[in-house]
Amino acid sequence: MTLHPQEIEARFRRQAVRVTRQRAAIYAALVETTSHPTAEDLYRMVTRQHPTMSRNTVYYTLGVLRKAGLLQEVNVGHEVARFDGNVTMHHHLVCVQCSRIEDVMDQELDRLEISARQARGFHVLGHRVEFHGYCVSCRAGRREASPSQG
Amino acid sequence: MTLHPQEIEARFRRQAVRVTRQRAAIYAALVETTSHPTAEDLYRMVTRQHPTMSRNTVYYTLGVLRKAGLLQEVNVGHEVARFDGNVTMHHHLVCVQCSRIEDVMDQELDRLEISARQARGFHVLGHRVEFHGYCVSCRAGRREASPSQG
DNA sequence: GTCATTGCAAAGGATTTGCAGTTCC
DNA sequence: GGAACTGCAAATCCTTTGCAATGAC
Repeated sequence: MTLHPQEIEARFRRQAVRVTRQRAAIYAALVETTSHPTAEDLYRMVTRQHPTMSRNTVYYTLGVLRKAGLLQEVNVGHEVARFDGNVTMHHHLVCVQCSRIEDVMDQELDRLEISARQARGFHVLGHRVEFHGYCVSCRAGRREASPSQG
Repeated sequence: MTLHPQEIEARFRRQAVRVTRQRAAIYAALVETTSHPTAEDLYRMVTRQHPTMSRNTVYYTLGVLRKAGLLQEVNVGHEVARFDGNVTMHHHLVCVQCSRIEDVMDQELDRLEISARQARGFHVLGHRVEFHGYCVSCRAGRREASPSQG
């Protein structure tokens, strides 16, 4: 998807994100690909047009855009590997604030399937459902918090 | 869940994993918790009983046990952050070999819910289904590969 | 006995932080 | 004008690697 500079600017302003050339370039690169790039990928893509841009700007901008809801991380909670001794199929509740993870056993969820057309040629081995939200403790801490928290 | 040393040893032998005190301790610690610990968490847990154990052993052992199918990583593909400019609800196909990620749009999957009982008090904001498997290119490369690949 | 495993130290890669100069609002 | 952003460098954190000593089979 190609995006007009005006459209990018409009989206930024709607989320009260300051508009700079660098940010627009990073966001444009991200929206124009379906490859789910890493920060480093984006750095490489964007420095073609903006050779002086630093990695710091890329990382900082990605953080700003994420908080503004203009992009998602595909692998939520990717920061550290988390291990599970339960190797049977099950699913997870993940706290977006404290990264607490709880197990969900549910045979309905185990049975989910994907149509051949949707599978895009993947040989699917399994799947997992991840529910994102606030755990009990983090809800408690948010009782009085402002409604728009990221 | 508490596990007898004999049971641990049996599981290891079944998967042709060499039995050492360190491995048994790491595996026991993992199976006996539901907290989905990090490598560092496990290191801390295990060094209480085995003060000389190094982080290397923990990381190496976790790799061995993962390949043997004795544990799972919760956050598959956690190594690097991956970004997505598509902030509408959608799901992913993830290649376990090359980490390629493709989008899956499917309203059935969007509608999944979790019962209050299962939600464990979480305030659920959303969810995502991740299908794991081999993408087209990686399937091609595996045609002649041995059936037991990790 | 042999090869995998362990422990220690150092390296590597991803991300964050500190800070001075610059830019947007 | 002032706060937020940018670029550069250094630091930090997680994880991997190199290597000699040790231990499992």
